[in-house]
Amino acid sequence: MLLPNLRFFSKYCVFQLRTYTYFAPPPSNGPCLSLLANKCQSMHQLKQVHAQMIISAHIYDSFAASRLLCFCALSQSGDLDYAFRIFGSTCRPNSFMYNTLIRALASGPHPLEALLLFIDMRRLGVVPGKHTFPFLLKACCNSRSLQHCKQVHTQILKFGLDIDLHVTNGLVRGYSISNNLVEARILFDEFPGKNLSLWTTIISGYAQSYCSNEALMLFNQMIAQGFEPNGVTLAPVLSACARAGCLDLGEGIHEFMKNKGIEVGVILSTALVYMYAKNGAITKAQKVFESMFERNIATWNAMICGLATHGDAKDALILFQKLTKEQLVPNDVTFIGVLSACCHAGLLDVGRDIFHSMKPIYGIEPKIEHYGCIVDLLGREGKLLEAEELIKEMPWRADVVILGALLAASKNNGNTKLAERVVKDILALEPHNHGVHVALSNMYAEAGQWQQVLTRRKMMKEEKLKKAPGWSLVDT
DNA sequence: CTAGGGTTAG
Repeated sequence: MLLPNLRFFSKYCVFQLRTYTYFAPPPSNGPCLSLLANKCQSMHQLKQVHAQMIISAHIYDSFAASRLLCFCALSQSGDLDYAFRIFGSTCRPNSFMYNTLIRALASGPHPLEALLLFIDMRRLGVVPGKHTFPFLLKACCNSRSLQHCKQVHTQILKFGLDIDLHVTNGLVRGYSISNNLVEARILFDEFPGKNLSLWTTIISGYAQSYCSNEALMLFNQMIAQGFEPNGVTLAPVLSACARAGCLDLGEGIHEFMKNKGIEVGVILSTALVYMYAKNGAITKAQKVFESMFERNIATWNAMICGLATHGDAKDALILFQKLTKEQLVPNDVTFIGVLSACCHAGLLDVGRDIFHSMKPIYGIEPKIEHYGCIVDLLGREGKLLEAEELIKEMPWRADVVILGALLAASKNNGNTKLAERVVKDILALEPHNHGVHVALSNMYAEAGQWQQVLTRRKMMKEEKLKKAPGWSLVDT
């Protein structure tokens, strides 16, 4: 198994110093102290119980110690370092203790440390159970690591736990979140006892990967098999409706939620706002938006981005102004919405001002997506040189999306020289991108440069031959 | 001791 970064792990290495002497706990008081550990509200109280356990030697009883561990590792007012100290002084940690710590590490800042702990567990011969793997997979999810997900999968197969529903759910989620929907789908299809959660996992996997139609097809299949969706299932389905343009289905789901009395919290309302706004039903989106008790930044973003895609740039900007007056802080997604709104309305100066205010006023470092919006905006306003300069100034290498925006701009301005440079860069990233050859060739044709058109066609043909070698009969 | 949810330019 590949080791995650050891740098962050050193302070937890105390468990390697564990002593193996076993002190039998006295018969009395043990259950009582365990109960007390369960009732702890603060670290202060927990330390008192811990002291009692040390005095009475119950700390050497892994059941009692595990009670202490639970609070330290998982509670809001707990202390993970202290949990590891208790763990380090336990002679024979059981799988429950390992599971608890793996669970805590998986949702911490360095999730892959959970895998290191798993390695330690295996080295000591502690057998992992069906509770161990969902936590390990959560660690893989949180670090978006396909490689580690695969490695955990092999361990699951080794222990024969792939028949467990929770474990499979974790695997399906792990694979779909790390962009391996094919593997996720195979696991999902082949699992016999699917429940609503497993359906929800695969549907949200597709929805989050922008495979909206696939997500909706699965939703249909789920309904056909007699499952009744709850709010958790409907959130990703609404998001798929938004992106696939299924206003009818989205409205139907809204009605269904009303009829079934499904509680509509922030998340579902946000999904509804986005679904209506993205589909052009701005009034309905606003109605849901206005009726909400609680709105967070995602809610505002859904409304702003919806307005932006629908072309209501002014309203999007007004909403952004309102947002800055609320207690909420805009995030990077907010700026993508606002900048794309400026782009659609051709508001160059406003867009440029907002872009330059991101870091100094809102403390948000512009990402490549934000540069993309500005490049697009500059390009549409004919400022090709400024757009090209901006791309060169970026701290990252330009991606296909941003170069595509520049190519479109050079096409609209009939600037073949710039287009040639851009196409060269795009082909360096995607050698099989035929679209850019076609775009450039069209530009040459418009300018009457027929010799260049022929050269392009020849290049495309050569590229096709490279992609589909002689033995292939398929004309790509 | 476990699993599933909303917002992101072209």
